[in-house]
Amino acid sequence: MPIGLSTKPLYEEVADLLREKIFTHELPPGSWLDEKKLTEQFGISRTPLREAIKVLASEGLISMKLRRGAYVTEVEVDEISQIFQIIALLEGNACKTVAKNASDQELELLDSIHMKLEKAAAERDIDRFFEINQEFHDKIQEIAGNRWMRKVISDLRQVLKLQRRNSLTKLGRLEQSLHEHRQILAALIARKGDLAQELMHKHLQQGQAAAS
Amino acid sequence: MPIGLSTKPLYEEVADLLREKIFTHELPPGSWLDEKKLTEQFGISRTPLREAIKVLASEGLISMKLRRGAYVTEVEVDEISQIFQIIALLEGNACKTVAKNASDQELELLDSIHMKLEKAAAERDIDRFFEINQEFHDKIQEIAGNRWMRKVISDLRQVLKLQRRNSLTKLGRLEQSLHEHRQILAALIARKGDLAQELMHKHLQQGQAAAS
DNA sequence: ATTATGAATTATGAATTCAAAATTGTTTTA
DNA sequence: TAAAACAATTTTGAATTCATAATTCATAAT
Repeated sequence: MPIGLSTKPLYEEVADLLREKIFTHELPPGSWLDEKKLTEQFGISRTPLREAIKVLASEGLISMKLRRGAYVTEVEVDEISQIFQIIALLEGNACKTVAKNASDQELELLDSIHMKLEKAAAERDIDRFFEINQEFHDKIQEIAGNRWMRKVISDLRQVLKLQRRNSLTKLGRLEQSLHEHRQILAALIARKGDLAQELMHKHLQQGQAAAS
Repeated sequence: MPIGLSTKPLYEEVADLLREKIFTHELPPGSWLDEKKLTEQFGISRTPLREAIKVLASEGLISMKLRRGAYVTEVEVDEISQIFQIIALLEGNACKTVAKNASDQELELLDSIHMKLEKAAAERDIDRFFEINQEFHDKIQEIAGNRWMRKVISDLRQVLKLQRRNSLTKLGRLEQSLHEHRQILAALIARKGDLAQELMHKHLQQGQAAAS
């Protein structure tokens, strides 16, 4: 890649790094961010770091106390379910839109993603299942075509990732999740918008703390 | 006020000032932010200004181009309706929650707010109508009690404010809006959750570009 | 006359410096 | 010994400085 071309501003790179540290719990919820330590780790100055911190704060991943600094947000258990409620509403609605407006090609694409999901499940490849699962949901959003809805959902999903409770690793839930996806896809292909909406809504309400 | 106590960080003050300039169209959509000019206007350095800019960018009010600077986001017409769609979904859902869970006192509070709204309408006080209208919607959110939903809605409402098309000033729409509020309130008091949800949803879908 | 090239200027991105508040550690006193 | 007061240190908030990319303007060439 030609240097200096299409490169991201430093504060965005730093924001990405910070998110990673937060999601891996290298920076666990509640922990304070040591600016000096972080600048040394990243090999940068405090300016882009502080800009990145403000961005994450606005996303809700980080909280700030005046003259005290920034710490990783601690999400209450009931807030998790509140967030799931929002996502369930929005993704449910997206499903309705997809059932109504998607082209046949787009539905086929969803189908192909789902097949990959089946494959990952059959191989008990949890990480890949997670990945494809995400891709399936993303694609629905993309087809639905509401740019702002996508942003809202992706921001909220980020916050969910603060709490690592990957109960999808329980095999039972994985099978269940897969089954629900199958039903959703079937409803979409059958162009049954209301059903697809309801199924997706239930899928996500069910998946509380399952990140699926 | 005791100086140095309970004071906001500078970048937040600046963010507020910027939002104001944006909503009043002193900084119209598409216009570039001149950092030097703004720091001189505000009497501050570039550091807190740039932090504020990043926050607004993360909220969607501002867009940034690498090495080119920041400009006020231009929202497409179809994006406006997409945003309304999201708000309609969420506020509709909030109504359902309120109908189910609100205390009688809370419903009375809503009723009292609505009476103020009727009064403002009778007096043809458009500004006040806007204000109370906002209060009514806010209170429903507050009672529904989903902290993250409130943040999502308030962020999206901000973006809507980028386009000043106060079609509520058309008296017809104001009366219509008031009528819809009446119905919503009645449904809430009657604890008819599904009806309240549907009415609020329609109210907001109708109010496209009416900011009501 | 219009376009292209290159120097000068300006604006952005990032590091550094400075000021002040908060924390820590020590000493003093009850 | 425990608590309070004070100094030293650390850390945050904000201004300034520095480096470099983008823009502007002038000049030259076709």
